[in-house]
Amino acid sequence: MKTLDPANYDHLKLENQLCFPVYAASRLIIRAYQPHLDALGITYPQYLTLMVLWEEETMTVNEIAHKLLLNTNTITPLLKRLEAMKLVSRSRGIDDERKVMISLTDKGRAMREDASSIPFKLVAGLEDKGLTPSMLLNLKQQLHQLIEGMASF
Amino acid sequence: MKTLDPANYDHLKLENQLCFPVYAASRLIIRAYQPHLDALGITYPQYLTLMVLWEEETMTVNEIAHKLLLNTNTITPLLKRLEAMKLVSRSRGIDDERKVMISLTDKGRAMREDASSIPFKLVAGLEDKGLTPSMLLNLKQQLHQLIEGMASF
DNA sequence: CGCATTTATATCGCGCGCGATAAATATTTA
DNA sequence: TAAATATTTATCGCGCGCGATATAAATGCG
Repeated sequence: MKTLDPANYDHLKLENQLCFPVYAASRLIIRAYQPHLDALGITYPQYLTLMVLWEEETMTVNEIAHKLLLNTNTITPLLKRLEAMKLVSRSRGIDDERKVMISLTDKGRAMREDASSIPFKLVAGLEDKGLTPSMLLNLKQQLHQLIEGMASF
Repeated sequence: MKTLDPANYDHLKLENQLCFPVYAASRLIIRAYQPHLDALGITYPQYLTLMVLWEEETMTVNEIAHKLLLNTNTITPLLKRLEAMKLVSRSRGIDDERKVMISLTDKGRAMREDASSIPFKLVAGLEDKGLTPSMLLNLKQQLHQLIEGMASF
């Protein structure tokens, strides 16, 4: 029995944490997306934002932020950059002047076609590394459970 | 069978992605750590860096970056901030002048004591949300597999 | 030895991510 | 209706995270 430490700090070791693997995996996945997104000229958070809009073409800033579990002050400048790239348009709500409606432009809508092959490429890359689709599905479901539990914090 | 879309873009839906849950979970976990780390006056990446040094008191910038799967240009300024807080010290390597040795100070070493209760509090909070320790362990192991596969990209 | 190459760290610029705060509009309530 | 409150978005500052680049020290090689 090793007693190098007066107290037992094993629970503070990086390898025993859940937080670090999630954090590291997130960055590694974003890195894997990078070359594909570079080809489209967008960043990973911008890609996620477009995915939201590809499902529903017009949404408020708040609704997008809620879907992505982000604060509005994070996506406000992001949406302005997407607007500068002519991928979305911004307009004040008619019924409620406080709301800002974000809509896909034709260009933003067209980008879905270019992006549609990306997930397949990523999954194929992971399969080459020995990660089966069923394993990824399992992981996804467990993460959804974790998010469900944590989003209510 | 719904055919609202000419092509099938289901694989581009947020809920069908693995990338988004990992990304969201990472941020939610960091948010959960926030109040505990605020009490110590450090950020989440700084906390991870200290965890590495709590396991091995002196390491080079490169070794720390490698452990955290980060680039050195990310942690160089981070380490300078830790130095400004008197939590670590920086000194050039004797054998190799290019290397910068990062060492824990007494203050940095002492902070482990204050931090040691954090993981327990977090796990307890998750248990209250219905997430069992065995589920978290399972998730951690799966993430390690994913990281193993992706780190070689 | 002299010079090219590699390695280790640092610098710079940009886009998040978020706490704190502000400003404008809408809603509630006295 | 007038004032207080709430909602929605925007602004600001700071710390990452990383690609591109720079600088200095070490290594390799003719």
